[in-house]
Amino acid sequence: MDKGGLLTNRHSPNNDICDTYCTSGTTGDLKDKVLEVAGLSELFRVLGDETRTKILYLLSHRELCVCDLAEILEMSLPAVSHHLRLLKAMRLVKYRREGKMVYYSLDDDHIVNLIREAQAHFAEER
Amino acid sequence: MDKGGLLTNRHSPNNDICDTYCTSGTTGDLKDKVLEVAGLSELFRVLGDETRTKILYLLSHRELCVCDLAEILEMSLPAVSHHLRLLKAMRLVKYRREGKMVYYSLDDDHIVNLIREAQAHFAEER
DNA sequence: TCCATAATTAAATAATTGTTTAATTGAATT
DNA sequence: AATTCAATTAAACAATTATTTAATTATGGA
Repeated sequence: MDKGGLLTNRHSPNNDICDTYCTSGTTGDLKDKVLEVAGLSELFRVLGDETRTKILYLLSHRELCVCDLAEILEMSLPAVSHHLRLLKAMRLVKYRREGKMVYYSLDDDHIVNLIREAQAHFAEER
Repeated sequence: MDKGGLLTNRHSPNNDICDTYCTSGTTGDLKDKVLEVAGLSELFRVLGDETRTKILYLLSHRELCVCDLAEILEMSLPAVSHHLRLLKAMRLVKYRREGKMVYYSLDDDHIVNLIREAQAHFAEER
């Protein structure tokens, strides 16, 4: 029943899912809602890597050079540099050259709010 | 100079990085700071996937069955189910069976705060 | 000018992760 | 009991991403 009618859902992979019971017709407005979070996960993905969250948190305390970060994080210099490059591309950190060394600091201060919010969330759990 | 002394840094891959100039000695306390954000990125990684952020945001409006989500997100049912499983494991969503269908809703309401905070951050940019 | 060091970049490898297809489970309807 | 449909699970595949090693750039000091 209801093939091609108002209640029929259209999926790319399978357009016969949930024909009969689903609350179709009311999902239309939710498709628009989804657009409100489009692009957000790009930001979360940056923080989804432990090393990068650590770097941002460390830089929220003071500016540090690449080798400082490498030492604190116990990682190789190129690995750290790679992450910094990504953070730089996302305008989250800025850098300053002083002699042989390059000092990094936060370019976007309110990224720390996000980290603190997550900490609060984490604290409430269990 | 300073081989093996107080200012010597120790890296797993290379312990001769930045021996001379780096602000060593003051990095010790920062190693402890790093522990404060340990585990946080697990949470961010969940939100680092666009589909999962969308699911959580959708569920913040009302409970939805798997096929609703599949339709709204225009994805296959197993794909959605796979993400829900992860969200379930992280205690971010809960489910309720009603007949053939399984309805999902937020188990952890303040995850939405994190999303809203990110939205605010996003809005301020540029 | 030559050497040493901090940092970046490139290429290759290793590891993780998301999606698809197919098979299975669970519940309701006939 | 058999069939149908929503959902889950498993296995295979595809794609992305992090780390390593090696080479290169840039700056300062001998």
